Amino acid sequence: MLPDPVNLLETCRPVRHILARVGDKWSVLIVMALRDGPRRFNEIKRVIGTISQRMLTLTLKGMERDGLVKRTVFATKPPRVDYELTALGHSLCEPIEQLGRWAIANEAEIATAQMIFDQKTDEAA
Amino acid sequence: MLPDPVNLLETCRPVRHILARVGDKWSVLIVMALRDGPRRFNEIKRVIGTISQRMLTLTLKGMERDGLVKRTVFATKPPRVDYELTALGHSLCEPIEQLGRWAIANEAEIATAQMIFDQKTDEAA
DNA sequence: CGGGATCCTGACGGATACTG
DNA sequence: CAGTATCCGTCAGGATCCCG
Repeated sequence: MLPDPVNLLETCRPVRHILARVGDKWSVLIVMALRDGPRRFNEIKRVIGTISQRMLTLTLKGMERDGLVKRTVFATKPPRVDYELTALGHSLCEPIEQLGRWAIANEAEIATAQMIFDQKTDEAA
Repeated sequence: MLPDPVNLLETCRPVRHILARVGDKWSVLIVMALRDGPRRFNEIKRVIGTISQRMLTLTLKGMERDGLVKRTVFATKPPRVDYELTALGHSLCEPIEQLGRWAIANEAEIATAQMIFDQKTDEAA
């Protein structure tokens, strides 16, 4: 018997949301950058290096909205804003790192599969 | 000491690739649809329900290129094409399901965080 | 049945300039 | 320093039509 379409979509809904969050271009890098403690805005930007100011702001805001990141403003001069992972954010590290280990372990096999696939595609043309 | 930007980006490269693959709109649903064995093209389409023909073709091709899915053509009339997870594709199920369990376990907490965040945002305006 | 080709739209994301 | 505002190009992804 086939799975019910509604159930499949419904069961996967939270999974798809968190995957959309974590599967975007920058979230994982930010999580890694905040792994070892709080960091300031430009500090994160420097660590990642290639992220634009805009996307850092947007991604941090999204992660804050999802409760993964906590933002703390210090009313100093010049202003200072710290970002850190919440308990929820830290707990996300584990499944992400497991996926990371899978990715690294199978990186070569994937690359090989891609080469073979591309070669077949080429010789068909 | 801060992590080296180059190392951070380089270490995360395979992780980001597989997250981009698995974090797209449909890959996870396809993996789940193929969990219990091979399925035909329109069978997958029916199970997922809301996916367009185009995106199903594209996503399946991408997953085939990455070595996650195997495509088998039967020269019958009408033609029949089966898709199934490869060993690599099946092995991906474990980390995905772990992430899935995390997502489901923390779904409520995330929703609450979003509500609070949106409420604060609203009252600021 | 299982696609390929094409058109169209909105969302993602980079660059730049400005502000408190 | 830590953003916000704006402009703009690219591309994911839906709808539609066609073909072996």
